[in-house]
Amino acid sequence: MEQQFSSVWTRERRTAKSPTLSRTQIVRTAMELLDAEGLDALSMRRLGAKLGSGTTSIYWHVANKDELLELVLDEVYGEFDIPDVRETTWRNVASSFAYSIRQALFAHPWVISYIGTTPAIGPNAMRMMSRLVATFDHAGFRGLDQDHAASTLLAYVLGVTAPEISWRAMTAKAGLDSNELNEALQPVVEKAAADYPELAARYAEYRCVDVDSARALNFEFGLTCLLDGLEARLNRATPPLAPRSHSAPGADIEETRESRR
Amino acid sequence: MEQQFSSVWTRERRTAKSPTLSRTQIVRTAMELLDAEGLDALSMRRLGAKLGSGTTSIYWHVANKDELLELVLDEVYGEFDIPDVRETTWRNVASSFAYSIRQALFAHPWVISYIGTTPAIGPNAMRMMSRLVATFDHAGFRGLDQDHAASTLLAYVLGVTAPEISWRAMTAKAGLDSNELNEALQPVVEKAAADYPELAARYAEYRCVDVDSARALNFEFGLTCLLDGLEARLNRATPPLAPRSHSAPGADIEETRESRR
DNA sequence: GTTCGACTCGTACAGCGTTCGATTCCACTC
DNA sequence: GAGTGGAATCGAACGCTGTACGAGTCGAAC
Repeated sequence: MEQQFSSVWTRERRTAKSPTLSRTQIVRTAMELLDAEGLDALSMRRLGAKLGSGTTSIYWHVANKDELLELVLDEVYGEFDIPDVRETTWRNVASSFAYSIRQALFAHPWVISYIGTTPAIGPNAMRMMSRLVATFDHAGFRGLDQDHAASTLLAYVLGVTAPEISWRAMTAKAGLDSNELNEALQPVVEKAAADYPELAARYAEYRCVDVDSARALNFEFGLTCLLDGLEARLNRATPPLAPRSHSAPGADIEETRESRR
Repeated sequence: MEQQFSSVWTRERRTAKSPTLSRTQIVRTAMELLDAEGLDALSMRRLGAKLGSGTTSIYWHVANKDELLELVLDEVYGEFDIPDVRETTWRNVASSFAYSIRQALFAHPWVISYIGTTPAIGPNAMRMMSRLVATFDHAGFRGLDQDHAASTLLAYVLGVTAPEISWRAMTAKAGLDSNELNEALQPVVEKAAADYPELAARYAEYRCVDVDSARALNFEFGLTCLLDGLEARLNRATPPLAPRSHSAPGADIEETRESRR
């Protein structure tokens, strides 16, 4: 019953002497392949070929493909820049963090399919989480609310970026730019929205604007709403408040676990 | 250059005489397989076997596996319930919509990997979008802001539900309930958070609460923030504003949702 | 009775992740 | 130098995948 959970991070890695093939090299090459040609392009055979090594040699350094992807994913987490909250406002930190994620996801579009469904316990992910939680601590959130704020921000950014990425994938595949594709797709969405005239009208508006700026605006819109909402909760929930020690949790936890033995 | 984009919804379906195998039957069976055993379990061979037909017979009714998934996905969109905004406040509609999505995703965990990256132009998706946009229109949003509000809400709900689903998948695989798994995973996260004591402290708090209720609280937290933020923007951006066509919105009808809490 | 389209399906192909066992290579002891 | 043992590489093979292709079946129209 113990330890069904397995992850690259729960096993210790094999020796790091100086083999002709190294884990870091494998991860880097896999990343190149993924960035250049997407998730489907990464096969162990192709990776081996690109490494100039035998396909199955990879399995000495990495248990299986899933673990390899965990490793590459954590590299991407490493690209999520989050400034030090002591140097600006928490809103600035959160906002710039959000934009940094967006940018990293654009650089590595394939992650969007993995990131939400893979537990983030690699070193870079932990570093990021730590700084994010610290940001909301500095902002004035207490207890689990720090976690809630962090996961809310992450959820929004990941959720809103996903369609952007699939849009970019479509433009790339069609060999058109955003506005051209938008124009080309007009009959499709028109037909789809045939039964909903007010929806069709809404879509028609997009013909008059630059699609990419509209998407950027969309991102900013939701981000602002979210931060506004967080700020409102901060002001509402926080009475002047005596400084709390981190070592006294449970204080504001209403619901204690009932199934506790 | 024209029409590289292809989707089930852009081709018209083949005749619907009364064949021994029908598209609806295929979609329904695929859904059963997906719900019961997840994305990996759906292979054309297994589907054919479950249908009691030849594997490749499916390809007469459906162009390929991707199109089949588009069809099943739209079925799930059909389960996203969104009440009529004329019967409550837009906040109630948005909130109950969010919870409905969450519930549907729990029933069909596999969609979370598809939904963000597949264009939503099926009939059920369009119907949902239409009602959602109408909701925000009724709330007072104008122009593209209606779209922005809709996509922001969707982004948050999908983004925040994804980790919940992967958590549920882990519990299912381990054969434990949430709290047991949380306990069992404690050494793992402790080790992962070793370098970040304040993060470890945060995680330790989760040992004192029921994990599932904590997640529910997390969902509600972010949802409230988001709706607060949307409302704030509404109040800010809207000058007194001449009475609009959708007048007399029973805004005072406070409907309590039973599925919540 | 013939023809024709709708529909079914067996076969085959190229590719996948991964297991297994043989093989090579190198740092070390004797 | 010879010998040894673990680290690392890798070729072959297994069972799976999606689907292209073409042959086959069936029922209705002429």
